[in-house]
Amino acid sequence: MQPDYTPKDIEAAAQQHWEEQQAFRAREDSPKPKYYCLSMVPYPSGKLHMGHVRNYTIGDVLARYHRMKGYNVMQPMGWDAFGLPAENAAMANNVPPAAWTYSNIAHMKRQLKSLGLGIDWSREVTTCRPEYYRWEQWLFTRLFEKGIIYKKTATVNWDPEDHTVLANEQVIDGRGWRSGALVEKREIPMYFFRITQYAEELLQGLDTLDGWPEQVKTMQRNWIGKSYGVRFAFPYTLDGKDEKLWVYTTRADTIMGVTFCAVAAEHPLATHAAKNNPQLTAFIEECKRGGVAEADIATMEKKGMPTGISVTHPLTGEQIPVWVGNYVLMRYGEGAVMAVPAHDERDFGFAKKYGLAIKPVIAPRHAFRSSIGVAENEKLVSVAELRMKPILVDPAWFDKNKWRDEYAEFGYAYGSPTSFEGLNGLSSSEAVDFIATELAQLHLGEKKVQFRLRDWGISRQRYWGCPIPIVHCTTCGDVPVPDDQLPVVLPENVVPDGAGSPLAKMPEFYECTCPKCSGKARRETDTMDTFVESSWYYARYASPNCTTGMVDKQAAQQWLPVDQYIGGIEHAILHLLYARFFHKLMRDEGLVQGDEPFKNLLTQSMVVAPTFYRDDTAGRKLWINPVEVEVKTDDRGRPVGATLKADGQPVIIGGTEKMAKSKNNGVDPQAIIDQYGADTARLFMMFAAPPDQQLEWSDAGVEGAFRFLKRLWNLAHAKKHNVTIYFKDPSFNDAYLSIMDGEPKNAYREINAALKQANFDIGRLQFNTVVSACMKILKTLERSMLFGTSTANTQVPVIAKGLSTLLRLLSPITPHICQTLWKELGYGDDILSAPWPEVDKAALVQDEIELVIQVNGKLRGSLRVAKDADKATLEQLALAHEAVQKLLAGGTAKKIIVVPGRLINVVI
RNA sequence: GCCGGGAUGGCGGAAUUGGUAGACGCGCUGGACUCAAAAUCCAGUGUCUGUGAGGAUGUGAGGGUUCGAGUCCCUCUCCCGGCACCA
Repeated sequence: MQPDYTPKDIEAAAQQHWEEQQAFRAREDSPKPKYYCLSMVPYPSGKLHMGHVRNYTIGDVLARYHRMKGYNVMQPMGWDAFGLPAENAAMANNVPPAAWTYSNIAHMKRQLKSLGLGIDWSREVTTCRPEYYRWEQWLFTRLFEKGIIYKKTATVNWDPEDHTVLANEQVIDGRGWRSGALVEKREIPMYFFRITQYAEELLQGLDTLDGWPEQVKTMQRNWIGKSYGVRFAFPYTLDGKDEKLWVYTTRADTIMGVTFCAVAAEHPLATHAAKNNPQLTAFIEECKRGGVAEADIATMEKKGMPTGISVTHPLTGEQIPVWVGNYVLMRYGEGAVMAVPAHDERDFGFAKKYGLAIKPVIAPRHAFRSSIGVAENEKLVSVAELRMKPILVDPAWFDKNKWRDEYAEFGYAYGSPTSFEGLNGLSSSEAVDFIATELAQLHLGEKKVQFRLRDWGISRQRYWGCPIPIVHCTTCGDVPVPDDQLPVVLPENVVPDGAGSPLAKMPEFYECTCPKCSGKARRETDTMDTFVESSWYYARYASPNCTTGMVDKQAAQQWLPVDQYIGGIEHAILHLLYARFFHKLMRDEGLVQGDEPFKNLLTQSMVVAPTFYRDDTAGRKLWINPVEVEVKTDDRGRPVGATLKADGQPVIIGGTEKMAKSKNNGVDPQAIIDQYGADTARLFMMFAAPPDQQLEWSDAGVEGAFRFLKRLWNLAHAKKHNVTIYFKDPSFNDAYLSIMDGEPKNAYREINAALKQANFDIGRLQFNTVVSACMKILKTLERSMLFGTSTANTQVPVIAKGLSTLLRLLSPITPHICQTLWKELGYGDDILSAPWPEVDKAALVQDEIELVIQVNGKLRGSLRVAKDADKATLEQLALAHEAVQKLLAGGTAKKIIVVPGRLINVVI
């Protein structure tokens, strides 16, 4: 055995060993229970980044742990290979997206392999390959025929200079990122997935996902946004015709407080009103400027303009003015809203700005006064009292000059017109029922359940994506491409130019004949949203090379659902919702069983690093990579400044931010692997933070991780002979462990206590404290090297057992060094097939325990007592304690609280 | 703006879920080894106060519940993720 830890050699050897053994091949014929461990598919951006290393290490730790726990593990890997960055890289380097993507994949695959991940590479899937996307096209045609996919128009960001549709991230401050032109909204036809048809099921299904973080389920629930409201109409007459302006509200109880309505700029009513109103026309044009991103629309200044049209309040008959509002979106609900400034903060702001009426009609209970006439009596009335007497509400409760959140809360109705007196005194929810009934009688409205979730538009006017398998025929309409003509292959030798869709400029692609009538037809040139590929890849891994269908049904049944899914929290809503949706689509096609694709979900947070910069002469920030900077500290370790290593001159310390090109604070994992080895990189990643917290990069922390592995190696090297003796001498059996005493017994207890904690923590996916437990075990073993000078043998079983425990516990995190030492010390050939270490419960038993003494909850001392001392004894001992006596000063204790095994609190 | 999170020493974080705050690691300080340095090992290290035993104080800010609060409740501040065409 070598005396020094040389990660390069041992990692290469271990990886070769696994490769030769085909150690990570998932077996279809295993009798063991299956465990499908999946990390979110990476986008092949070029180089592995720290986020990948973190994600895949977490996955690998779980995969290896479950393997040792006796599962038949499948951990696959693939590439989410379509997408925008490839087009951008293509334009920048004049290389086709396909070539760029494939070369990135080759490089990243080598990098992943050097991390020592236990991946079954025989299942590799690449989404831009026709063998993969042909099944996506197949499903598309099936869903198109079933009506799950349909066509309608949608609003997109339009760059009028480049004549191209822009992604939201390509719109910067309302301008196109390349052209700098002001972006406009434009309506174009698109294909949509009818995800709203599954809204209820997607919502209900969340309740079955016990293995998902509550926060993710909450986010999805809110995103789906089921609401119970009332859809109703404001009648009006236009050009002699009777019309209705439909709106939807969840607060029908406030209907008496409606003082205006607001419609979207694209609403027919707005269009009509603008005909003879140039000012309004100009305003509507203004509303069409800017992008479609909801975050921008929601944060922009709310503006409006009257249409001059009024509608009739369906209950009171009042005339209600209609405004055009830039914050009302045509794609939501009806494209029109009722406005109740008194009870909606946004409407309140709008009304204040334009001097519109504010009319409170719902008040909290504290605003109601007894009608007996004791005006100054602030006593609150009861609901029963409210119902009995004429309603009196102190008008001072509402201040028309200043919004308070209270105004939007549920309360009790008041101030209704005489014809609706029955409304007064009703609670908000009763009022909703009352009003819904009234509206229904007038045939002007009804209760309605609505979802916030919208149908999923998947058409993209881009080149590097899966072609939509539709042929447009002037006689037959939109015709899906028949199975035997799939896949519609995307040509791979194209370099896009950023202006419009390249496929639409390629007659060789779009010229075709109609599959139905054989007439001349035009192929669809839009491609699919790349979220589509990543919505079903998890199922493809079960049978990655299946040529007869999207999945092999039997393989899918064997491997699905995914037992553990791991990925970034940023995917909490869109990707995870779309994948859940796709699973139900595939289920309804009879391809997969079960209702949900991912049984357990772990959402990992991002990797951040410090930032450093200098201001250049133009006042811009020049970002400097952390590896080029040296931070100076004072003698307490507080940072006092930083200098550039190259010139020794100061640099400015910025904040700690997500590793990103724009801040030049990325640390290349390859450099870390090259310098310290994969095990060190993995160990640091697992130790620095629990998965769901952001992880701060630290060079010093990496060195600490490396130091730990060196210590582990040194210990194993120094104690190899002890392990050899242990295996040779039959007297070191389990009976020996039970008669140990003194320091060896103590050390053995510590090791088992640490193991117990580690097993608990691995179960709750908190790997940083698993590492900390390993560090404690190592420390104990290092200390045990010093046991007794003459009775050296007493340490033998502790060392042998302890090292065995430590290596197995650590092996999912740092597999290479553990495999090497496992074999070198003679525990076995393959640590992968060793069983997971179990706690020796007998070792944990202690005769005496330490209890903490508190006085009034404050720590005042401690006490060593027999482990089974009874409560009365403990109380006596606590009262007799020196510190307690001092504080009692002769008085008596009011109360004594004994928490078994923890503390005694004397209250005085 | 809306939805979901987070905040604990100089730093990353721990506290088995209401019971000894700061485990483990980094950094820093002192010491050992060395001609010297690196590496390694040993000891110390929240803050304030005290020669010391000790005392006081302390988990973003402010209030509350409790014998006892980092943990539960209310109000607020700042930071992060998502917002439907980045993936």
